[in-house]
Amino acid sequence: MATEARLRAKAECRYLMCMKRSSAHVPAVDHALSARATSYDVARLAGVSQSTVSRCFSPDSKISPQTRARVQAIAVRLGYTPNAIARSLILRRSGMVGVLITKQSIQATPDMMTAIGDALAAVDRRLLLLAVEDESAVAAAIGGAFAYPLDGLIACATVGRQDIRSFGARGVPVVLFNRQADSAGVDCVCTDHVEATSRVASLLHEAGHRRFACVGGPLDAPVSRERVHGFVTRLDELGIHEVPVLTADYSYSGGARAFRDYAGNGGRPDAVFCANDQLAMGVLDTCRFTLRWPVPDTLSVVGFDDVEAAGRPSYDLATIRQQLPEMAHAAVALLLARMAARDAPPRRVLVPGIVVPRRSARLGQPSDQEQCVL
Amino acid sequence: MATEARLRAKAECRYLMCMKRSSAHVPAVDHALSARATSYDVARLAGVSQSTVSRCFSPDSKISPQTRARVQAIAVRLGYTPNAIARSLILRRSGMVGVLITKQSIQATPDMMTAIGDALAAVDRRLLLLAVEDESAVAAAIGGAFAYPLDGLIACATVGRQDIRSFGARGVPVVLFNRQADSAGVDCVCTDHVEATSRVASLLHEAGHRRFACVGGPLDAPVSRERVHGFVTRLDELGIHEVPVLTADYSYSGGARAFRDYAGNGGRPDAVFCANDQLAMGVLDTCRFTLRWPVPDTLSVVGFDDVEAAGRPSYDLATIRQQLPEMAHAAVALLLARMAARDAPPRRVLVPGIVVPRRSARLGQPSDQEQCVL
DNA sequence: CGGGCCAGTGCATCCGAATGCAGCTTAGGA
DNA sequence: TCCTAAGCTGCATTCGGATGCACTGGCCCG
Repeated sequence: MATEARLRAKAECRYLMCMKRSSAHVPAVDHALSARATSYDVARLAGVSQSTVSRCFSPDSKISPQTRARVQAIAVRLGYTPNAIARSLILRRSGMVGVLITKQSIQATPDMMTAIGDALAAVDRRLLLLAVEDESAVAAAIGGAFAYPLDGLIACATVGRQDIRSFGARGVPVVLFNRQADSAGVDCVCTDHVEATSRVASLLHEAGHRRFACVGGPLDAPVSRERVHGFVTRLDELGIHEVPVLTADYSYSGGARAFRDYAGNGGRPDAVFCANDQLAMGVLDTCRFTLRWPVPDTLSVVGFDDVEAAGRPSYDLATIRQQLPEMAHAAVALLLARMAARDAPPRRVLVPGIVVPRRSARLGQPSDQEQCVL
Repeated sequence: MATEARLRAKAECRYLMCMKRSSAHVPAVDHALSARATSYDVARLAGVSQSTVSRCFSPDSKISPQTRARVQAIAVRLGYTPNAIARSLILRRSGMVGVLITKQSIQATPDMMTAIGDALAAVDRRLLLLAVEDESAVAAAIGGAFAYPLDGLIACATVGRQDIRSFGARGVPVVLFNRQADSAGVDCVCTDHVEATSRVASLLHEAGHRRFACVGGPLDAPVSRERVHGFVTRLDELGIHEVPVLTADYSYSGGARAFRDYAGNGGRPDAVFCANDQLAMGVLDTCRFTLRWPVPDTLSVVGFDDVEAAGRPSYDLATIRQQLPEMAHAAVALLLARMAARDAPPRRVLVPGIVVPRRSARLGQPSDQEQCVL
């Protein structure tokens, strides 16, 4: 306690010191104006018109090289940057793309966001984050986004057809990311979940597993449904019917709880496929720490996503990797294509998932996993 | 192989089906115009002036309730939403706040981004993501952001003083998130890393540990430096000098490798503090799987951040939690405050970290951890 | 009954950059 | 020397909404 109090006092002291230290005023930079410089400011100093300044900043304008050099020098001196807001008003393009995504997706696969951000940066677009608590908040988030004339929307969450249309009506191209278009006439790019999980089903079957179980995310999560569907359907084709499908909330603890309950009720699978890695790690840990079922000796566990933790020795989780950078680039390409040709028929890009065999599962023939990227 | 090929064929088939299905054209929504409706469109239909329409959408304008209701009804019918771009041109506020962050931070602590996003949404601001590969790309990202007259910038990465000033010169308030202001006269909100880690040092010492080691992130990572500094300094006060500090790249594998090497060179600590949870989990797994050193019997491991995985039974990692939602709200509050009072002295908000004791470490007295939130 | 007050509305202007068109400059050829 | 063409540059307008100011009409009070 005494220690605690002393440390707190020290922290307080440091706090005050910093306050004092940092309140010293900073001298303004040479070129700093109190307000942002405009093209008129540059024009005045350069002795040209505002139009000329404007033309100096668009690559293919007719401007003499001398003028351009002179104007740009002055622009640099004033710290002038064309105001993207003003520009987008007249150009009717904001340079911003909305990314609609649930917090749970950000948590589970942060790579998705960074991949999309990279793909957008590559075509000089900014990412406006529309993060929603869950799918029920989508409509509200979309309402807020309408105000900005987005260049496009990449939806990594389920969006109602009505909402998609309202974007379409406003001329904002929409690309669904890992969501079905369900006949709404929208471009989309998806991992081919069905194909990937049915491939895993085959591999598990080949390795001799016969008592299967599935752990899916929430029932209304389309991605989970597809993944489970591909798995179950393939097993059905292989003569294994009525595979039990547990549902959980897409989290580690959800997976753990669901599987514990299932085992408690007599479930004794020898292969479990989970709709994402969080669920799979929950199942894996339940096997190891609660049920004491050796993995993969008594049962195999397979996840989906190949999150960073899946590769660690503590999990060594067999899983399926989505090719997120490729998907993100495809999504951005679809947006750009639709901006160019608004009435083109909707396209659907399916990107194969990559099976990542690891020690948590016995799989059949380690076939050539490195498939050709779409 | 045959199976593989067949599945591929099926996927292709599904692809074509979807193409066909989704190319059916969608009937336009009732109110859909080919272009976005403007306030003039609404004005014309309502038989009022554009000014009146505008006033209907600002809460405290003098407008008769009848007019407002009538205009808003027409606005809904036309699907009109005030254009935020046009509005921000005249208001000189864009409603967007830039968040500068490294991809590694997004990966390591996705909660940070969602917390900031929430805090911004709470004050009706949008989050413009400025994700950078690493700190060397900061300058470029900032250059791109200048174009947008951001309402503010929250920097979760190290920004040069020059860059901070150039924002200041343009009237864009900057708040540093978990970065030192190093006398640049900027607002910032930080976890009190030094206090938190020195508290952990005390707790480990009280529990009887005497052979300490530290695993830090990259040498140029200020956050890591502070965390390590607090830990080492406190130990020094307790009479334990020259604590070895390993450096790694802030990742699981980096931590694992660094610790493996250290142990290989004869390092035999009984307590290891790591600058983040990824490093700590790497160390932990190295102990368990490579070195076969029981944790916490032969040594204690403590991390920082309390990421989701830390709480799982497979790690059960003692760590320090940052109060991210509180920090994010503080950061936004600082931005708003500075927008209101541009010349106020810079403020510095220190938020205590919360020690989360878990089974990976033997800690002294489990004192009242639930500290008062700032 | 008239003056004053105020709520509600419209007019005109502004924000900052892009661009069609017109006008100017310059060079080159007849 | 004059004319033409081409290459630059400037003028004026545009994007969509906010707001100061002027104006109107109704109401209240003297």
